[in-house]
Amino acid sequence: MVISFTEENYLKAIYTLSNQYDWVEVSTNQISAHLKNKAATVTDMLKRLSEKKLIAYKPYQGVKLTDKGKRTAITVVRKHRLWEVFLVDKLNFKWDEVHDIAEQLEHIHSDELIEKLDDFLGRPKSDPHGDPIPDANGKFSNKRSILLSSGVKKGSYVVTGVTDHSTSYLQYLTQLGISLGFQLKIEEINEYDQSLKIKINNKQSNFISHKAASHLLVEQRS
Amino acid sequence: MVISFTEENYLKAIYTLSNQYDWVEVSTNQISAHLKNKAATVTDMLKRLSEKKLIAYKPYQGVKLTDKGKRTAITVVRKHRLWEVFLVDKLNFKWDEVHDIAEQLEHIHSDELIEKLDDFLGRPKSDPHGDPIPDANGKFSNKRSILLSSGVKKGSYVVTGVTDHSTSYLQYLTQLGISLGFQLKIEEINEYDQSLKIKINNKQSNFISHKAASHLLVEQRS
DNA sequence: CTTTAAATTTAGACTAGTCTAAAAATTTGT
DNA sequence: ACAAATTTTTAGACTAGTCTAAATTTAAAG
Ligand SMILES: [Mn+2]
Ligand SMILES: [Mn+2]
Ligand SMILES: [Mn+2]
Ligand SMILES: [Mn+2]
Repeated sequence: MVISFTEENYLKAIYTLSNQYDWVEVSTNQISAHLKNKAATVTDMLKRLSEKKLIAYKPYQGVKLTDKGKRTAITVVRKHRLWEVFLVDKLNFKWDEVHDIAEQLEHIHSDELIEKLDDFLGRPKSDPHGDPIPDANGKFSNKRSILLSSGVKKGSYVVTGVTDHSTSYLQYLTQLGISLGFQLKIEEINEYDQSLKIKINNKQSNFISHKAASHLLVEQRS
Repeated sequence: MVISFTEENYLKAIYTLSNQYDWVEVSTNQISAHLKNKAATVTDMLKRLSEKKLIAYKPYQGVKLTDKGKRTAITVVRKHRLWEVFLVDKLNFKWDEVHDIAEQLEHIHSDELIEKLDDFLGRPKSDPHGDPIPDANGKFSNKRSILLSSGVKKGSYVVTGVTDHSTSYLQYLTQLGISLGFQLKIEEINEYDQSLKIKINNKQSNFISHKAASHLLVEQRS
């Protein structure tokens, strides 16, 4: 069965939203907002995806991916993230420059290609934003990171990922001197606005707002 | 101006045919045969490309690319050939396996990407089939190769390219032991059917038909 | 120079993917 | 429990790209 570029994007959107909201049904409006399409357009597509057994769709009740749909979505995610690694590691793009190009590359159809690319890149476990890369069978190696915003104590952490992939956020982090794998030592927690004072890799200290911290994934160290 | 995937394929087809037939106008039927679309479909597209000033189109009189159309076509060709180099040199694909994947990759839109890819590959001058790769300005370094079929004499030649990119032809050459850059010594020319007996890289000798020879580009050596 | 054949275009129809406006169903608030 | 607000679906329309069948134009043959 042939799955179009557009259909792949819907499946990926449903997967991402579903993942975000604890695997409950995803609503038409959520998909509509995510893809910046009108709700009526989404309904049309849901009917087609349902026809193809890629989603389970009950009118007015939201949708869930079928196993087939989930497999397809994970493959697209896998391709997206592997291409991002290629762009950063091999072509020297910055981490804030690769998302849009990967949005195109993720739709290239060739199993051979993606496996050879994976080999060439040394079978990376995560992409330039710290997101895990599923293996050829769709399995993720689950990593237990927490958000820098939620209930952290003073102490040492290491940056493992971001949950906002926007250019502006990534550039802001770069400007602050924060990259993946860097050590962050929380020196102060401001009760009033939840902002943090952090020392970055034992060098400069910077303030970071609650909002900015809420998109930064870290693991405790110490 | 945004140029679609489909439009890019038409421009590339017109470029290729135009190139083949000495830069005279290309006919609707030629494009139709090349793209395996119906003539009526081609006519529709020619009107749209003409509207966008990518081709000069006079009904019933065939088409030529405008400068803008030619630049676009050459960019697509450049991308196709660079991606083929990537697939063969970096991902270890065989030369007969890369064309279809490159047909997809050639439509990825990003100037940054193609320049960085070119750098990464070491600014190659030709693709895995010996076809020249235009530079970022669309300039080809012109190479003067001849077909192994046309009026060759006994003597030494080196393989510089092929004019048939089909998997079956490329696999046939591989089976014969012929690759790009290999030396071919013509030992016999059979007057009757124009077939040749050639020694390959000073190793085995093989017979090659006129038809097979007529798609093999070579340069004289000696 | 006419007739016939071939090439090309036009007309009309279809699918995928999108939209707006209106109708229907569900959820929320009192 | 019922009215109002919100969400979702339906209806109808549009574009890009494709097709078949018919009409038109150009080229070839006698
Ligand atoms: Mn991304
Ligand atoms: Mn990413
Ligand atoms: Mn090719
Ligand atoms: Mn090639």
